[in-house]
This record gives sequence, structure tokens and C-alpha cells, in this order.
Amino acid sequence: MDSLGGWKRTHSCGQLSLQEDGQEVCLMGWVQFRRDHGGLIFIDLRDREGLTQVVFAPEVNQEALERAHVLRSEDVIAIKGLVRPRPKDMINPKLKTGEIEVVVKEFKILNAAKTPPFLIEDRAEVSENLRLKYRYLDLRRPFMTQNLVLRSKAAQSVRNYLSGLGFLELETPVLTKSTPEGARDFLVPSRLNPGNFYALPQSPQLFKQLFMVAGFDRYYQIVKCFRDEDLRADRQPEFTQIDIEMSFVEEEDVMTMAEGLIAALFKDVLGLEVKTPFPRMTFAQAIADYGLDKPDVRFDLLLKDVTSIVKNSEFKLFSSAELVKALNLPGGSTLSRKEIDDLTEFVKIYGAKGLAWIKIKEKEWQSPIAKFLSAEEKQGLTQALGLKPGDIVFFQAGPKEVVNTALGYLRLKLGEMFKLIPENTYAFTWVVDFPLLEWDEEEKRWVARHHPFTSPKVEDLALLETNPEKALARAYDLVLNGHEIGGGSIRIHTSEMQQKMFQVLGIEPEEAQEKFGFLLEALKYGTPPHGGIAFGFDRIIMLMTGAKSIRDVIAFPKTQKATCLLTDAPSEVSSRQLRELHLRLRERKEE
RNA sequence: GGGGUCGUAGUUAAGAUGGUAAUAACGCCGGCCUGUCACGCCGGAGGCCGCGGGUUCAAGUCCCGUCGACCCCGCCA
Repeated sequence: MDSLGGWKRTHSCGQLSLQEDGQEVCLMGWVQFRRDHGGLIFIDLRDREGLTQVVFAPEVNQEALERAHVLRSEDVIAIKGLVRPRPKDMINPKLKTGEIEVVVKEFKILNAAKTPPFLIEDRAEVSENLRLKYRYLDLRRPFMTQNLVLRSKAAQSVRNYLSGLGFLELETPVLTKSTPEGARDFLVPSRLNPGNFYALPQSPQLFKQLFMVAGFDRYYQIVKCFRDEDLRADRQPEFTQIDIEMSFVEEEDVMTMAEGLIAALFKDVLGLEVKTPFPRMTFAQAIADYGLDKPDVRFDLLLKDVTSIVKNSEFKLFSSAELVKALNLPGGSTLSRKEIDDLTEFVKIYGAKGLAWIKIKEKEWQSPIAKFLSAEEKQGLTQALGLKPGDIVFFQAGPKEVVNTALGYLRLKLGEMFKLIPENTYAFTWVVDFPLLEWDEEEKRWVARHHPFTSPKVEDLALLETNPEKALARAYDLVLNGHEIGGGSIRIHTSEMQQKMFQVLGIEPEEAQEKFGFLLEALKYGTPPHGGIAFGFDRIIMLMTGAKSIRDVIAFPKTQKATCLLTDAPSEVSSRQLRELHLRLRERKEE
């Protein structure tokens, strides 16, 4: 094992080209591959920038060549040598540095490596288990390194853009107050205040509003948020938001700023021109056409409401349903019975009872339900759906929510199966005019669809008393390729309106005072109209890198059970720690 | 809380109907090799078949339980 001994790195392993021909350089990095020819040894030396071929040749240093036989994968070495062009037919076009090699004059072994548990290569398929346990090795793999490099560039671009527009990057507390409403909080016991707990922020929502009260006018932060809910491929218990708030603005102002941010981001990081403004769609339209509030607009295949066509049908499933919608897949009649059965199972995930279908043939309709349909109904469907021989139509009938959700996800499934989704396309769309409220069946009360600080549309204020479900919010979501990547709203900025909202949400004035008193008070001291947006940074990076999961763009993510396989968190703590925190664990049985 | 997929050498996988010594590729170890680049050639080592129990003359294979990873529903303002 050698020490650095004053050696200084002169270049990275992704840097050298014919321009440095003849120069003496010093590289440091990890041994990627060793190709030992006995009398000649090639090493691919790797650092985060790339690979450089290093040659141990007897005519340059026989002693180094002999010592180099012991080198193994992932050993850390330093080499000094001369850059030289490779012989013409030895150029490796797959490497950035493939036109040159460095012939070694001297080298040091800085640290030997154990044989890693998996190959440090992109193409190595490794179980998630192992990858997370040895995350520091997983991160050495070029695609993972590149994901994090891109993430860093993206953060840089965001800061650049926003500070250019006069936004201040301000920090907010991580130890804060637990609030009702919303996701489950992560709690932190307070040693100095027995029996009391902080919560980790689900987002810095209230603090950024208080910044507006304080007159900071334009705020942003790339910030960790915490939600103690179950995980998904695109959901981690701690995740990062680009959090933004502005004063003296309306919806248009925030959305225009956000479009500029996204355009700059894609330009800086991917070199892509993104067309702005982004198309806009109302929530109602999104549900009508796509069944979902996060429409993937990369392909058509829209849902059609056919309730009125079949409302008098002798087919009771249709005539008695709250909503009947259809999805015509042109050319889809090639689907086999087995495939249709699989699709039926698929829609059941979303609460569908089954999946009605009709294959349109030249002479007839092949379907288990065709016999229930009158000539008139068939005529109506043919027209409404533009049916042609070779098509297949799928139907969902039942409660609105199930029909839309099931058919919406079926649309995505079919789009994938029939390769209707163009690759390498970024299709943005705003979804606007969200309902302000949602009925919570479990709690038997209205809950805020976005959050309780979202302003209702002025013209809908009266509806809060009469038809709360009809009131629209001054909220907007940004959707990219069927993923919600951001959302925001114009906020309530008067104490009266905020109290009114709590009342609509069934929060007693005492509770509102206890949980949100500081906000209600602050709003009384001259609060400017304000609004903002928050982007899911991890999701954006996932889509920009083409990663399948946000875990691949987070350095040290949690498993689906929210554990860290690297550190083994969460773990038990000593009874002394518990005592200091005034905590006692309950017996397992009691749970 | 629920549904699904998976767990076999270091790794990724194969192992119908239960039946002799559990295969392969890559990796690893040793040897040879001066133009390779996922070098090549020769040889070798390596297994609590996730864990526990059961059925059976016999279990990687069947049954029950359990642990873990992943995908999804619920949940995620």
C-alpha cells in the first residue's frame, strides 16, 4: 500500500485526447478491467468522468510491469505516464478517451480492494437487495454515477434560473410542528419538553407563506420533505422538492415562471428545447378524456362517454350504471381471449367488476354482450366511437370513479402493449380547475384536495355553503408523460378566508387555533396575495434520466419497507436514549 | 391492511411429473500469453437450494409458517 507522497492528479479519466499527446500526466482512480498479456498489461482506469486505458510496457518500466500483475478490479491506483496516440487500428470508438492511452512510467497502489459482490458495470443485473446493501459500489456504476451527476447539474440549473429572477434561497426548519390534514407525520420526541414532539415537514408550505408575509416576495428552496406513507416506485418517505413561492401574483404568473424553469432545466441539462407555454387542460377534461388527473398526452386513444347511448338498453349493467365509458382500440381485435382475460384481471385492480368488450368484425360484432344491444344502440356506438372492422372496444360501467380510473389505467396499459407511446418524448401538460374539496367517506367530512391553504376561485365562494363539491380551486398541476411532477396554487391570504376554509373542512375553531393559530395570526398583519408551486425533484430527474424508479436517482434510498439496507436504519435504541426522551415502548401484544 | 412476482455457488439464472454426484454463464484462484479493450487459452476452488416446521422410504421440487427484495391497490392535502 503506497501513500500519495505528494502526487497530484493532473487529469480525470474522461479527459485526455490527442491534444495531450506527449504530455506527462498523473491519473488516479479504480481498476475497471485488467487485461494481462504477460509481457504487456492493459488497465482501464476509472473515475467518475470515464475510463482511460493505461499500459504497462517493459520498454518503459519493466519493474512496474512486474508489479502490475497483482492489480485486481476496484484497486485504487495512481499512475504517472506519457499520453500517446494508439496505433490506428487500436482506436476504441466506444471510449471518449479511445484515441489515446497512457503508458506508465511509475505507479502506486493506493488501496487494494476486496473482490466486490457484483461487477461494477452497467450491464450487470444485480438484485435491489445487494445494490442497496453495497450502495457505495452500486453508485460506482456509470449509469448511477451519471444519474447523480445529472441531478447535480439540474439543481444547479434550477438555482441559476431562479436566482436570476430574483428568488432568494431561504431555509426552513426541519424540526417543526405536527399538523392534522395531509400525510402521516414523522415524529421526533423532544428531550427538553417531555411528552412533546416535533414533526418533520411534509413540505415547507406554511413557512414559505410566512416568508411572503415577511415580505421576501420571491422564495425558493431545494428541500427535503418527509411523509410517513407507504412507498412506491416513485415515492420515498424522504424526497426532494423544488419549493417556490411568490407574492403579488396570480395563476398565470406562477405557471409562466414554472414553464421558464422547466424549459431552462431541459435546455441546460439535456440540451433540449421544450416548447412553452405548455398546453392546459381542465381537471374535468382530463377525467373525461383520460380518466385520470395526470393524463399521459403522448398518445390519444381517448375515453368516450356513451352513457346516453345505452341509457335505455336492455343490458341492465349499462342502463343502470351511473356512468358508461368506452375505449376504442383501432386494430385491437387481434387480442386473444387470454389477453382479454388478463386485461380483465388488470382492471379489477382498480375496483372494476369486469371488462366488457366488442370485437368489430366485417359482418358482425363478436362479443359476449352484443346480443343485448339494439340496432339503434349499435348504430350510436359505431358513430360515437368511429368503429371500423378490426377494432376492439372496451367498456366500463358503474360508479364514476371506478369507471374513469379503471379505463384510464387500461388506456395506459393498451398504449404500452400496442406501442402507441412514442419514446424519448417529453409531453407536458397543465391540469387546472381542480375541485377544491373531496368527500372523505371514512372521516365523513370534506378534505382539501390540494391542501387547506389553497384559495377557492372567487366566483365559487358561494358554493362552499351550497355545493362544496362544485367549488373549484385556484390550483394547477404540471404533468409530464403521465407523472405528476409539480403542483401548486394561489393561497388564501386573509385570516377570515382561512378560518372559513377550516370551518368547511370541519376543523373546530379551537383546533384551528391550536394547530394553525400562528398562521391565522400572521395573515392579519398585511399579507400580500401570493401563490407558488412545488416540483417533485426526484421524479423530474427520474424522467430526465429514464430511470424506472426514483431510487435510481437518489443516492441512498429506502426499501419499500422504508428501511436502509446499508445502515440498517431504523433500528432499536438504548433504554437510556428512551429514558432521556421520556419514552417507554409498549408491549408488542398491545398493538 | 390487501393482491401479485421473486429468493438455488460471489453474481445472474436453469433445475416437468419428488429419486444417484444440483447445472451454466460471468466472477474468483493458479498457470501461459507483447496490442488487448467484456482480451484469449489451460487448469481449479466454490452450495445450511432464504429460514423454521411438516408430509414421504426419499424434498431445491409438495404443504404450512416465517423473513427479505420488488410491483401494485388502499394510503400519499
